Amino acid sequence: MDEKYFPEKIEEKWQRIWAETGAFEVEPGDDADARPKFFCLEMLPYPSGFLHMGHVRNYSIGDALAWHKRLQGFNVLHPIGWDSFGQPAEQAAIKRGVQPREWTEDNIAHMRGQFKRLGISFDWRRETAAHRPDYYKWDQWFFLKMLERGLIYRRTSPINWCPKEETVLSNEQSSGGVCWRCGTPLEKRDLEQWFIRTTQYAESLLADMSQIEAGWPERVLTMQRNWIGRSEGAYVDFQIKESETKVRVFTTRIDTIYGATAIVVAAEHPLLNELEESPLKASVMAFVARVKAERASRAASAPGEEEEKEGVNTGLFAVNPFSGEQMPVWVANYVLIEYGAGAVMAVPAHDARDFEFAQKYSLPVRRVIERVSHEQESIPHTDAAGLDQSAAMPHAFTDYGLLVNSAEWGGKLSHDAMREMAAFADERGFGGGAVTYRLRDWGISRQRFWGAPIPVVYCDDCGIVPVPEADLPVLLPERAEFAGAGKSPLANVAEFVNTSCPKCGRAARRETDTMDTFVDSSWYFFRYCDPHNDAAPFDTARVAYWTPVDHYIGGIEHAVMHLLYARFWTKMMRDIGLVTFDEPVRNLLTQGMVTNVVEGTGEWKAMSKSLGNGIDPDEMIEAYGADAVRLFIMFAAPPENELRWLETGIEGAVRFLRRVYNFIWRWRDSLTDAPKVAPDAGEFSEAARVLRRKTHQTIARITQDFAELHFNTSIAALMELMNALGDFDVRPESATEADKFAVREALEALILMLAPFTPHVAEELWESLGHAGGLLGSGARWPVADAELARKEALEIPVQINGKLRGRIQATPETSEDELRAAALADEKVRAHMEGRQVVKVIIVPQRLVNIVVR
RNA sequence: GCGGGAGUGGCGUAAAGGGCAAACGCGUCGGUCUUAAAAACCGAUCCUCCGGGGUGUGGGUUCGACUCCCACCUUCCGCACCA
Repeated sequence: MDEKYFPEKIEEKWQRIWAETGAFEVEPGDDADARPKFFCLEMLPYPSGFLHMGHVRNYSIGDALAWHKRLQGFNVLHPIGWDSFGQPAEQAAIKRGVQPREWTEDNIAHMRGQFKRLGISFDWRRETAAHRPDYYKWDQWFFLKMLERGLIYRRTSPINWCPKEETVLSNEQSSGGVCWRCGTPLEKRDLEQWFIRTTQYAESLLADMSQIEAGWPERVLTMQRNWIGRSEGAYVDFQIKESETKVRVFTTRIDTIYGATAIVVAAEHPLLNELEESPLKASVMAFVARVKAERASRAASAPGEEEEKEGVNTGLFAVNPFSGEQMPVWVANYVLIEYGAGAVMAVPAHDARDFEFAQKYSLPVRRVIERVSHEQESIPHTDAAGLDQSAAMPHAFTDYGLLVNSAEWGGKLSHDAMREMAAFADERGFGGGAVTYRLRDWGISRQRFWGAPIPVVYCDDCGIVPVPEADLPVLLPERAEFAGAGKSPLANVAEFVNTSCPKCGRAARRETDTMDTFVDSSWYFFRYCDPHNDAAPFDTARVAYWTPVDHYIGGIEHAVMHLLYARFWTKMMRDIGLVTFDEPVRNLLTQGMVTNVVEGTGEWKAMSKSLGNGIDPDEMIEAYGADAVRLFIMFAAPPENELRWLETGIEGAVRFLRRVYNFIWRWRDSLTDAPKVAPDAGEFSEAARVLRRKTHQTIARITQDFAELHFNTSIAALMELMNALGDFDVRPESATEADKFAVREALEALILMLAPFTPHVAEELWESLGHAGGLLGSGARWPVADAELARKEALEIPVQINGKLRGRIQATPETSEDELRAAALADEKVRAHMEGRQVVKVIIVPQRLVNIVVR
């Protein structure tokens, strides 16, 4: 130990020791190992080349938890890996001619160094990287398993296309009509794609949320719930007049079906192909073409903004199977082919969108639901005319209520009618109750090079042939040309494309699309449990030991995409017998952004290159040390809040660490012979008792704070303990045995509770107090509070008059209520305020306060 | 529009079984040390007409409300023509 705190020296020293001793390397405990396991996971980074402050925050939080659990005696798995497939590597290849593999490996090497300089306690032997064949082999293996089970299929469908990245995106990645990565407005294209049948798990993705409700943030659960978008309703088939064809619609309001005055289908609806040649058909086709063109360039309408509803009459008529009534069939831009049945019954009186549409095109508005009033028990009168009351309805009435103008259903309540009418439709064979989801199947084809090749072969004779498991991995070629547009660069690599059919042996072509990188990140944490297995994605026993993940920490931006896919993957793995539980993650923490002032505007925005408000973690580590940077980040705000970067804040962190260091330097020699066992209570001076009380109160408080992830208040409590040590007015040279014991006790607790935030300096200080082998090697344990020692001896009880603070009285925890009352009423200040008033009653809250009510 | 959060000093924040509002830190001001400065240390720091008043606004419940109830305002986030 040096006389002064030199973070650089201490940090290098302990990073070296940790690496040499394998301090954070763990194996599953055997039967004799009584320690419980703890899987501490942070979302794996994309190897962009540089850690940013958001990373520093993410991994500082995880590391604090990992250290805390280790010190509490858990067997802690804390791994790291790289989400190393993806666009930026390919962009670098296009822009700078460097191959994605080299670029990625260089970036990983650099970032690994940064992680080590930060001193994050990873088990580095378990490092994985998606772009390495020993990893993506298992992506391909899972693909084949799902293909076998019908969980993967191929179809042509309109998809979201990012013109900048020249690839397809999944629904989750197209939120708001822009690319999740680059923000470019998306186009719609028709392409043949591979899909994972995530919708098959829609119900259990929703239902199993009850298992994780306690450990996941409300807003993440809400976002997932909304994304899955379960909606209960009914299908109804409308016969097309003078045709064999039926049009199926989905509705959540079958109770309003007597109010339907049109059928409206999406522009892509197959019915439109059946139109007879006519002037009407020409106008429908022109309309459809226009709608498709508008959707192809979403830039035309700002994403998120509703387009004006437009449509044209097809000239067809459909028959309402309930009433036998005919109504025109329209095509309109506000009906989506992807949702429900791609067609709706328009009920202008009871749906805001249909109302708007009906107003514009003068469709009849027929009211069939009345408000239920409490006074009015009888059924409201039915309007015999019924039709076209649009003048009477300024807007749609969308509430539930009482059915009117609905033949024999009139007089029923909406909820009863919905159930009974769906059953009726089912009986008669023209519909029935149904549940639909907003969730779409997961399109995983990407027309890009830098991803896991999809392991199928196209044979002219045999069709689509899966690559046999024994032939995995399908290796990505070393090099490719990246200039292509609209086609995977793999298509230009002849050695890759040309192969032989695994079935018939004749010449065949490989699939040239690669998998969405979210496939890689859907199961990586299972691979951490057994990262070098070359016979299976992992050994099920090892995974059974470590998983589910006990705590997962990452950004809110993955609330839907990654976390939904990972949940799906777990259920799929459960169904093929690889795991035995439903949910992969017990507790989730979504950390807030790290922001900094944008020069010129004074606004706090997330650090980013384009805004020029980024702070380089390396520079901060160099200037203040990794410990201080981490301490500040954990102290400045609760983990889920935005964190505003303040350099003066780090200076404060350094100041605190220096105070701790200097204090220990001064006391170190005197403490070597401090008693190991607590002297008798009588030996301690008043000051030493106060210090011990603070020590034990702090332990209790911080232990509680850690359980609730209140790291910022933990650090505040550590600072208070340090302040108490500073106030301990005894010099080391004149300290009694009992004083030394009290100081040593306080310091050891301080060091141990500092370790999760500032592990390097904690190690150094721990060693300076005579412990060999490092914090973990010396068997150090998280301190335990002694409730008796933490108990307050003297209390200052506030006295209120009518709820206003008027005085204070001295008491102990044992002072009786009568004594408190007497002391309060006798207090001089209190009496001054009571002059001329009459005491109505006295409220006494033991150990807290006295309130005198006067009149 | 639907859904989920959040409003406390100059700033980050603390106080959830209703009971002393502002712990801890940043900043600012003053002091000690120094030829000077930095660092370090010590002290002050919600407002106040010194009666009091203060937790976005207005009501309510209570002996007592940052905390509970009602209405509203502001703000952040997610989804958004989902039938």
